[in-house]
Amino acid sequence: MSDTIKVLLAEDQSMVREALAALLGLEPDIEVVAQVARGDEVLAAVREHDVDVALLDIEMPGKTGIEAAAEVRRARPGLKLVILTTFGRPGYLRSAMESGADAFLVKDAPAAQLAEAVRKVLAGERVIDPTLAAAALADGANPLTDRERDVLRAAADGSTNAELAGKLHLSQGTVRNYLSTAIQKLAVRNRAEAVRIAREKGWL
Amino acid sequence: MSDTIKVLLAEDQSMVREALAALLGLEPDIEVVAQVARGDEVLAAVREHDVDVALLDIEMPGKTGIEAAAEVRRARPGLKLVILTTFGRPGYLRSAMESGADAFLVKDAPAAQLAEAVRKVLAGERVIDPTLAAAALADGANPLTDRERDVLRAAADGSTNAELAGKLHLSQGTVRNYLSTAIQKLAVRNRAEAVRIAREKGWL
DNA sequence: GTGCGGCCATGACATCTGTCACCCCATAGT
DNA sequence: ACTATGGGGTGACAGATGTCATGGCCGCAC
Repeated sequence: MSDTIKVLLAEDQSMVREALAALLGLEPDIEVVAQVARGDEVLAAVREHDVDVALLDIEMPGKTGIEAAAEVRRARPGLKLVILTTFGRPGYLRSAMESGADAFLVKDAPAAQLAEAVRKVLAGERVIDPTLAAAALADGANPLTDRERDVLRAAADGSTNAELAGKLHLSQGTVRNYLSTAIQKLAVRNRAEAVRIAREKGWL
Repeated sequence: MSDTIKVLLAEDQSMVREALAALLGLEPDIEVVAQVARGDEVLAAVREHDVDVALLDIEMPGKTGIEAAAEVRRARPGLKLVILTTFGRPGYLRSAMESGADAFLVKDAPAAQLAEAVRKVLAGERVIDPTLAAAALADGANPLTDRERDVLRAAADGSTNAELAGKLHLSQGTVRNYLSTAIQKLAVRNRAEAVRIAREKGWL
């Protein structure tokens, strides 16, 4: 620990990542000491650079920011974790918190909240959008079982039952049963809507 | 026209927008004179502020960056237009060019290209990713008719034929015919795949 | 003015999808 | 021992979906 806050930035879109670095660079007490573009590079980077706070995007190649957060939390329990994402999906917030994140920010929040969140988590606070927190609580937990999620995820690209059965090593009937139960749990009328709703909630 | 290049920034996610502004602010010859968060606010902003270059995101509420570009091109033909987008979809590039854009950048390009592109368009150059240009040419033009696109777009959320027929004031048979021709043109096997492919190409 | 293409529609058909009832098996909880 | 719960499966059925042939209407190009 020194006088400036050392930040790691993980975000796959270079332009956004470097722009965020420029933004944080304007803050006198914050220093971006490392940048990575992939989720699976986060752990190595926090080991190499002496980092106080890791800022993680969720959608990244290699590993999601949430998975990376869980990894870092195990390896460096003291390090603060801020999830920064495009999509304010209730399910994302839930799993981010379960993986040990200290803050959850959406990218359409004012830019000032970013530096503010970095300082707050370092002071031991948690930073969560209250509206999103309410939505996450109202939605309840993910009602889908592991297999239902697998099938739904695989069905997302428009595969037929036969293809799904092949990919997942199941019979066509089983695939249809899983999709049917998922459709009922999500209270929709077909697989396409089920995929859409599950995505929106962050359950996929 | 003065000694610094005056830039308008249109991007709906505040954090990204302000971060990009910070990034451009580091360049001594560039000045961000206006920021908007919606596509339908672009025209008013270029009228109010004396802008040299407009930087437009595509996905925005109100109006897409491409639609906004066409508007601005008509109202202020001399103003340079840079499209900045998350998705390097060939169809996007094509329609951006048709709407009169001078540059097309994807957000996962290096940040240095942003300021560079701003200077280049002002010097009369066009800036286009060569790989993406090749993909756009290889894909050819959008093969879908207006109605096929309408139906496909409406079908994207998982609506049934009956619902589509109601929304579009068509008979169910007609809806099915349009979907069928779209499916054939895109060389896929069902509506879900058709929606996915059309989205990827930027044809929706 | 004779095509051609886009738009709208119908009816018939085969296949795909979603539902339901029912089955087996394993594991975890009471 | 009993009972959920989840995973995996079957067969039957109704309804949704995709295809095809065919027709009419309109506007535009040659």
